[in-house]
Amino acid sequence: MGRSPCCDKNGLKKGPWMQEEDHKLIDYIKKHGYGNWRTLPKNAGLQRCGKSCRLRWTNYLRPDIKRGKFSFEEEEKIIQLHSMLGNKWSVIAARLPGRTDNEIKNYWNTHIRKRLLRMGIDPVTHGPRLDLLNLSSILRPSLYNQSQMNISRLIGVNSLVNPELLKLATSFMSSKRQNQNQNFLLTNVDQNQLCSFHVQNQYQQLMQSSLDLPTQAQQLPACTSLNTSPCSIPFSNEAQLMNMDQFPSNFSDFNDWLGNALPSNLTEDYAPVPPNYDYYGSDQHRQTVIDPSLSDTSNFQSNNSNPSFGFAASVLSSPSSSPTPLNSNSTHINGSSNEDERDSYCSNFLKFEIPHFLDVNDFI
DNA sequence: AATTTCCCCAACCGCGAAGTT
DNA sequence: TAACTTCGCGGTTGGGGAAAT
Repeated sequence: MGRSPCCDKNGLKKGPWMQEEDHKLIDYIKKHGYGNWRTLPKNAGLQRCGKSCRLRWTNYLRPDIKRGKFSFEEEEKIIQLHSMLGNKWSVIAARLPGRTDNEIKNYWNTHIRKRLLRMGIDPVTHGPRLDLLNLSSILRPSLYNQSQMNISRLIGVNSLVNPELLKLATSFMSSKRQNQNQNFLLTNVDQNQLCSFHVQNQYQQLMQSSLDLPTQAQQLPACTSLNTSPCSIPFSNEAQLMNMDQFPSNFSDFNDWLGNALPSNLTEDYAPVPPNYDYYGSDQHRQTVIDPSLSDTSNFQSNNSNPSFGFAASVLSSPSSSPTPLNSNSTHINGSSNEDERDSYCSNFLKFEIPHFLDVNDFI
């Protein structure tokens, strides 16, 4: 039953692909398709293992790959999907035509994840960062607002729970309820079951945190591995995501949508703060960072409609072993300055406090 | 100009799932 | 049904270019 090596490693080349190898692989697949990856390299005259060939094809040579920078729309979609699916990169990629799971994964790890951390958002849970909040609770144990009262009334632990944890719970409730709502739309599961499941889950986490404050931050990875994070909300079927288009793509409309999608009692009791899931702010802001000079769509547009492998010129014109994204379409995420701007968009997103004397970057 | 540090991303690795014999 | 093969996924690495010193 054990896994056998994908190929005999002896004598097989590793590392970056040469242009000649790319040509061989493309020529072979053009003629024969890509049925058996194990035998393909031998038949194509390549000194590579099948796995390497498959990766090279799916991540770089495939004709329908869209290269270039991610648009705002794409990034927004990635964040939405990641909040529901977690690191299911292949599923996320399936929702982003022309993007590979590897590309999305890299982009998440190098851009989005860092940005969320800077914003004080946990990129795993899409809620506030527990490490920062835990520090906040230690340093400033005094706040007690209406939101906290709602939560404490619901769980009946007014005097036992650290107020900051209640505040944290409020933030999580907003964030997680968002996910519930998405699932509510995405699935046909009975909404009451869905909500009760998550509410119960959240209360368990809250109570656990309340009773074990010093280790709260340390518990986060454990929670993740135990599939209790919102990223791990179980989908009975990935096809359920196909309905996601019904979900408001622009979260500025979220409040209206929420009112329709959520039972009124939940809206009142569980949602003292309307969720704001717009990581970037308004479209008005968004337009300010569009770089029209990068809107060239000449070479790397998807060739889905072109069955004649029109990729050869565009792909092979770039250095094969170190591909450089040449361009892209749509609105672009362009460089670090825009990332800074994006940070500023999110000033209203955070529904929790990080003491201003704490340098967030110290925790990244 | 030289060196070091940082960052990005293509490619690799190991594992589990699915398929086949 | 066990043994084996193949595929695809997610995590990680390391080479190379850019930025900083």
